[in-house]
Amino acid sequence: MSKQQEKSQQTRHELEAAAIRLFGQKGFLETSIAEITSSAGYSKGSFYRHWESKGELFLQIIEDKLKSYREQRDGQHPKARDLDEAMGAIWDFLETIIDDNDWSRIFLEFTMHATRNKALRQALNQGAYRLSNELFASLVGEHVDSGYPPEKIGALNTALFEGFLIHSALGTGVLNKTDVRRAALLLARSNALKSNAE
Amino acid sequence: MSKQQEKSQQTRHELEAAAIRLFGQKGFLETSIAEITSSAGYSKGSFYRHWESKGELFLQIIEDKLKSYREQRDGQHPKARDLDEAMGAIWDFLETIIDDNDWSRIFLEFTMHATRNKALRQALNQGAYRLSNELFASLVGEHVDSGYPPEKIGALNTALFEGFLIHSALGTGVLNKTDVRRAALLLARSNALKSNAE
DNA sequence: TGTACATCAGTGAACGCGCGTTCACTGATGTAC
DNA sequence: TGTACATCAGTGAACGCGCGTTCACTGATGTAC
Repeated sequence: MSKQQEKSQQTRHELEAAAIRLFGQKGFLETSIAEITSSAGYSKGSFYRHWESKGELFLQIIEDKLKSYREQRDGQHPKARDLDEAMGAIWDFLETIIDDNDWSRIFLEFTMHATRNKALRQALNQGAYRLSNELFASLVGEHVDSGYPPEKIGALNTALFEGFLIHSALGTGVLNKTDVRRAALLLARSNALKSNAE
Repeated sequence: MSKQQEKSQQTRHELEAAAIRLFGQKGFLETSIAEITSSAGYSKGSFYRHWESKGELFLQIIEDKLKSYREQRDGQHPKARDLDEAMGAIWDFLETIIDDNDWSRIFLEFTMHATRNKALRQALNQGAYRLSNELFASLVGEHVDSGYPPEKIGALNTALFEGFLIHSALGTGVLNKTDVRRAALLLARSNALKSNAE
C-alpha cells in the first residue's frame, strides 16, 4: 500500500471512529458532518473524499455493527439441547446488544425510521438490518413440541427485547436484564412446551 | 362568543385537524407548517396566531390524544375480580391504541425522541405522556399472590406492548393482536400467580 | 344610526439559520523518462 | 539521480435548500361617543 493510501485509510478510520462515537451519543440527525470531521481533526470537505453522503456512512456503520454482532453470535453456541439452553444462548447474545447502550438506542431509532421507508422496511424484514427472526426460529424451532409456530415465539421474544430497550432508554430502572431474560424464558416455555400449554 | 372569536376558533380547529392527519401520516419532522396551513386552506403565517411553534401544537395534540385515551379507559372497567379480568381490561384499552395505527407509531417515535431530552424523559416517566405504569400496578396489583413486584409486571407488559407496536409498524405480519394479548396474559400469570411460579 | 378609531384574523413575502454538499485550490506523493 | 507532470489527500469558503419564524400590510369586525 502506498504512503497516500495508508494516509487515506488512516483518515477514514479516524473519521469513522468519531462518527461512531457521535452518532452513538447524539443520534443520526443531531450529528453534523462538521462535528464529525472537526472532532477527528479534519476539515469539513475531507468527509466527501471518503463517503458520498452522511447517510452512506451511517448505513455502513450499522452494517459493520451488525456484522460484528453476528460474528460474535455465530462464534458462540453451536446448538442447544433443550428450550432453556436455546433461550439462554439467544439472550446471552441479546445482552451484548443491550450492553452496547448507545447503539441499541440507535438501532431502535433506525428501526422506527425504517417504518416510513419502504426499501429500508423490506431490508429489515429480510433480516439485512435485523438480528432476530430466523435466528429464533432455527434455534428454538426444534424444541417446540406444542405446535405453536416458532416464528411467533421468535417475534414475541423480539417484541419483549425491543420493548425492554425502550424501557432502558427511558431510564426508569424498574426492570433489569435479569427480569427480561426470565420473562422471555417464561413466555417461550408457556408457548413452546406442551406441559405449560393452556 | 363574538363573530371574530368564532372564526378564529373554527380556523384553529381546521388547522389542528390537518395537523393531526399530517403528523399521523408523515411524522413530526417530515410535516412542515406550510403543508398544514395550505392543506387546511390558509396561509403560512396564520399558524402563528394560534400556536407559538410547531412543537407546541404537536405536544398539545399528543396531550389531547392521551386525554381521550384516558377518558375512554376510565369510563370502562371499574374493577376486575381476578388477574385474567384485569389483564383483559388492560388489553381492551391497549388495543384501542393499537387500532389508532398512525398514532401509535407517532407515540413510539415521540417516546424515542424523549429518550434524548431530560425534561421530556421525566414527563414520560411520571406518566404525563405515558399511559401505563401506575395503571398496571393498580389494576393488577391486588391480584398478585406470588410476591413478584406488580410494577415489574406492568413494565414487562408495557415492553411487550411497545415491542408489538414496533413489530406492527414494520408490517411483518407474523403477530396479530390476539397473539400479543395471549402472550401478555401468559406472562402476567406466570409472574403473578403462585401456581404458575417456578 | 353614523362616524372615527382600535383591534383582530389572516396574508404572503422576506428573513435567518443550520447544515449537507460542492469546488477551486494547495502542498505532498507518485510516475515516466 | 533529476526533472516535469499527473494524481492524490485534505482545505475551507461558498453555495443551495428547506423550513421555521417574523412582519408590514389588508380588509373585516368591534367599540366609543
